[in-house]
Amino acid sequence: MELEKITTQSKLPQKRRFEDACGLAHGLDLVGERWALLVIRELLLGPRRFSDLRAALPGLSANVLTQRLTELEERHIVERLRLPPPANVQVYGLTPWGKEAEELVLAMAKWAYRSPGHDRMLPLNSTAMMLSFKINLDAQAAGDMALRIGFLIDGTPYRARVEGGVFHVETGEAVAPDLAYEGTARGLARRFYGKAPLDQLTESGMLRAQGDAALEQRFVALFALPSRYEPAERGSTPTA
Amino acid sequence: MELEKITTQSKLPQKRRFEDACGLAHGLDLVGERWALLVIRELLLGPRRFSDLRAALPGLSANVLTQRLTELEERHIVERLRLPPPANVQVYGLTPWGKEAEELVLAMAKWAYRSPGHDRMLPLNSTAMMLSFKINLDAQAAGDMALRIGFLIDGTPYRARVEGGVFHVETGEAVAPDLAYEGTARGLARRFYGKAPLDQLTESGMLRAQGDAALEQRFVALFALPSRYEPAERGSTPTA
DNA sequence: CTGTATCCGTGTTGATACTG
DNA sequence: CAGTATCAACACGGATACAG
Repeated sequence: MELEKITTQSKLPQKRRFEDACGLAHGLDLVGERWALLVIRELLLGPRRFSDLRAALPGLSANVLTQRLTELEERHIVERLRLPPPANVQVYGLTPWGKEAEELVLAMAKWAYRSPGHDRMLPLNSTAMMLSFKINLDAQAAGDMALRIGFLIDGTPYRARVEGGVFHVETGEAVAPDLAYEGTARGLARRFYGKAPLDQLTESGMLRAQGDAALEQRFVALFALPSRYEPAERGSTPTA
Repeated sequence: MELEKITTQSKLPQKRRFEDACGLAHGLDLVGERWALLVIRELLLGPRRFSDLRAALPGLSANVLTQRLTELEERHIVERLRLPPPANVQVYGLTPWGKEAEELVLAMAKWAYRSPGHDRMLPLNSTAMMLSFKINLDAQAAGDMALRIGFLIDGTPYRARVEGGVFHVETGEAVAPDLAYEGTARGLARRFYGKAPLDQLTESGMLRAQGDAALEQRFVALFALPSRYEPAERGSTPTA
């Protein structure tokens, strides 16, 4: 016997939601879909084009990206912008509130860095690397140090500064920086988190730097990955 | 007999991962699955039993809960504990590192509270309500106020304190609290975020309070929901 | 060149029923 | 109470075709 399509549904397919006033549940309704937070991450440092996003997120297919961008736009997290001529291209950027998601993104990344299962030597893209500086700057060590840094990573320019123990960064050319780096995200990771000597990285073509060498060393010393969580041995000794 | 079980699967189905050293991507590998963060939220205030979790998260089915708990345990976020006799039941709790996910959970909730689409009057469970106090306490207003508060919400006891501009809370009975509340999560929401008069809520059976009435009022005044983000008008909105 | 829509194989998620 | 088994529905990712 055939069953007829029961269309009790009102109209919209009514996306699956957590029906809950809890902020967390609503947050998951907003950005809980696969890839959503990674798309937001890619936009945190400045607007990007569709194809930039695809290139930055291999594994994310075009149709899914379209869907995520549409959803994020409907939710007022992302907005579609058209750059004025002569560029005249469409880009996606974060709304002011969308930018506030940075805290959330950094909090998750910071937490996950301590995961026992985190493989720190996987490939990394330039946005992820730049954001990692925000997380891993040692504010104590930075003290009142203030400097401007330019980066050209995998072809993308970033201007950054350290000020008041905080690392700021956005896409764009730096003007008269104190230090300038050029190379790959992986090269940066080796330098800042692996503490590899700069000349070794330069030899292998991964990273070049301009500026005072002593300053560069002091700058590198400001960053360190958080310690990893060591799970206790499971000895069936639970605390009451 | 119809079709035989084809077991072509090699061994581990190799869970879909974001192959990326980015902390965020790894975080999403850890807790990006649907319901994972909500399970963690439910454990933030203390260990819970399987059936407590099911009751707290209507809509989450048993098999999915089992799967999430197993994954979270493998990832050293959750641990399975057996309470000593006479209780002698199994409970799930967060590991020390798992507890550190609180920052992430609160960051997401805090951000989402400002969503234009957030319906603040949806049902709320007691954990979500208690955590909201952490987010929405006005540290300025609290100043150096210090007090202990007991709650009995939908049958679950919580002990809380305000100290140094921070709200602390965990499951358990409070000893000699300055204030004590008893009622529903919704009643608390009405009192603290809707600023409904206490006696009105008491009449309707949603919330009772014990302690100095003036103190209670001062306490309530410490909390407020963040302002909502107002999207700018779009000149030409393609999709309404 | 920059996206967008559609089809399709596959894996993930969710609801019900059931077992220790 | 604490989960497993089964199956249906959906989301994802890839390919491809299409529109501005």
